[in-house]
Amino acid sequence: MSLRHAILGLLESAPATGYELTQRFDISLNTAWHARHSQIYPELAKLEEAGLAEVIGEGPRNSRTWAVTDAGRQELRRWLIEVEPSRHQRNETALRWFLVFLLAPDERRAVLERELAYVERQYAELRALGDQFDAEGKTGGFRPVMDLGFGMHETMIAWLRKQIEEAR
Amino acid sequence: MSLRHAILGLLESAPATGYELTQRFDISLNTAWHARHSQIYPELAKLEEAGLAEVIGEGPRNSRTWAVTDAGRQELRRWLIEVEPSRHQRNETALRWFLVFLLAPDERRAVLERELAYVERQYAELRALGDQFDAEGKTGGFRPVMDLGFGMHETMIAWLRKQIEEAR
DNA sequence: TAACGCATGTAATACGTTACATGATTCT
DNA sequence: AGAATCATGTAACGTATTACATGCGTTA
Repeated sequence: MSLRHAILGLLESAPATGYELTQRFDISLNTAWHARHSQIYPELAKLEEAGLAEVIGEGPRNSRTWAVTDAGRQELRRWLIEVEPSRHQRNETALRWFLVFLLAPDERRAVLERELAYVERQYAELRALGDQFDAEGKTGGFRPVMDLGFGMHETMIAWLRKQIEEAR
Repeated sequence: MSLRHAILGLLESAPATGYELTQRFDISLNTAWHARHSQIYPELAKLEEAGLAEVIGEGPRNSRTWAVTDAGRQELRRWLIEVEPSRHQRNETALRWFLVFLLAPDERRAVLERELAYVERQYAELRALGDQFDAEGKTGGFRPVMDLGFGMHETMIAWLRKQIEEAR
């Protein structure tokens, strides 16, 4: 049940409305987990029922701000430390990079160039968000973007450039 | 419908039984896509119905070997070239590496050391498989393991070592 | 005041996992 | 002969996507 723990983690980093959680899944967590609002709202209701999250405030437009309870924090900690991780992945981008070698070099290069453009744009966006976060001098919680420290984007860009070169 | 195209791609690399496809999902494709036999067999039936795959031979124990049809090859090519990729991912490992900063340094280090041990073991296994494949001098199709060329494992190992050091 | 973005929710459908079920072949 | 592995299939349940549905608050 990773969705549950993703939400607990995002809420522990900072309380949020369901709407804001949806945005954080798109921005912060997009290389790790994905969820839409139609999954998030029902899960928040279940978390409340289980005593793991609670509404700590109401705002305009019937919005409700959620936070993790002590039991929720405990559950998240338990999951991180004790639960054996599932190593399964579903990553359509990686699947395509794997299958692209079935194409003729010309077609392959075209596909890989589209991928390179995407990764470079995404990397630039993440860096801009990270810089913005640092400039605001926020402490505690997450940097908004997980990938900044991972080095994955540089690795992917280097790999794509190499494959494009070799398909020439 | 990535499952469909993952299967078409694996079959284009080499014909296989449903059972062998299940193994290839576990070994070759484990960092890109995951599927169990209970999903693979029904999908093969659908591919046959759609004229994208066909049975090209029967073996012992009622096994049936599947291959891609011309229409299937065309569909795979179309998907790779024309279909806009979905960038959504579900990767529990990445989620955990993101959330691990919510733990106290001691606990975090313990979790990250477990992760490092896992990644190093996986990397060694993948390299062994790749070496074996190269030694057999196979040509055409895939190397069995996608990750060998990607450089992701080195990047992940370096990141984990750095985080473990910083949590000290 | 109209359009846009914020904000929440549900229903139908599709996709994926777990568990159940069975039989064939090979190895010890 | 018995155990292990190969090999296929389905049913029940859980998870995720798409589409439908509604209303509030701000901005042009």
